[in-house]
Amino acid sequence: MKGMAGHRPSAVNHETSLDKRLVSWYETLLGRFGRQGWWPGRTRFEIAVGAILTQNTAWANVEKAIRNLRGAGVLSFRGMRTVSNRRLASLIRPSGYFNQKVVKLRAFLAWLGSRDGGGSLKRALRGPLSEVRESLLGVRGIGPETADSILLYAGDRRTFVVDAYTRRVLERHGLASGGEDYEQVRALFEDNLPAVTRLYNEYHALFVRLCKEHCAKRQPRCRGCPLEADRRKQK
DNA sequence: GACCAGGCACATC
DNA sequence: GATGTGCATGGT
Repeated sequence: MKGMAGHRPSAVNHETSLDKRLVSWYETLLGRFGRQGWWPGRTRFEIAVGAILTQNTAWANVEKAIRNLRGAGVLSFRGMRTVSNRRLASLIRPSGYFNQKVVKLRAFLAWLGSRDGGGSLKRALRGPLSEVRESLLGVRGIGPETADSILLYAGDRRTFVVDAYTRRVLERHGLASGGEDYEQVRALFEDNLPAVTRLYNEYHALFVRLCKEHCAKRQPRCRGCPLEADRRKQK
């Protein structure tokens, strides 16, 4: 995919091709922050639960909910199926939208139980990627970002995660205008990066790290952003 | 007290 | 198809 900003001419006149630039970003971020080893979760199931709980929610609040679930012994497929909705809601309360998220977790559990593997996420996420992805997207409460997070981080499947951080970095560095839909942004990365799962995994994690340290939403620009320095260096 | 945080589903036009 | 709204807690 060439034209990300597509309909609109990009704010940046690329002196380097997109694929080279994206790889350069990666090398810069990796050099600056090192390997992130994502996702922050002990098990595949915990990763998937975290992906649902973090929807429009600060991660620190998700951590509290995860701790509650673990403490109650229900941070597993079997455990979570035995707990009541009321109890589940109280446990995940710190992550916000708890009534909605109970419904979403239930739908996810039902999906997991319907797949081959007896509740094993590793097995549930096997098979042709596009088919598994579509199947996940059919679950109530699982949209593209959540599906891709689960696929990549809980299933080691090669799909690029597009989230608020991904978009923020692209927009601030002139590779997106803000009008692109999810699939367009995903294609930007998947069409211009080597097809390596490990790379997709680290790349998105590095974007999150970058934004948390340099690209606060309140700030109009990223302060001390390593990617800015990298761009100046290229000229 | 306003704003923000690793979305998503649904109603309405 | 685009746009608006509800969902909710906790930190800054």
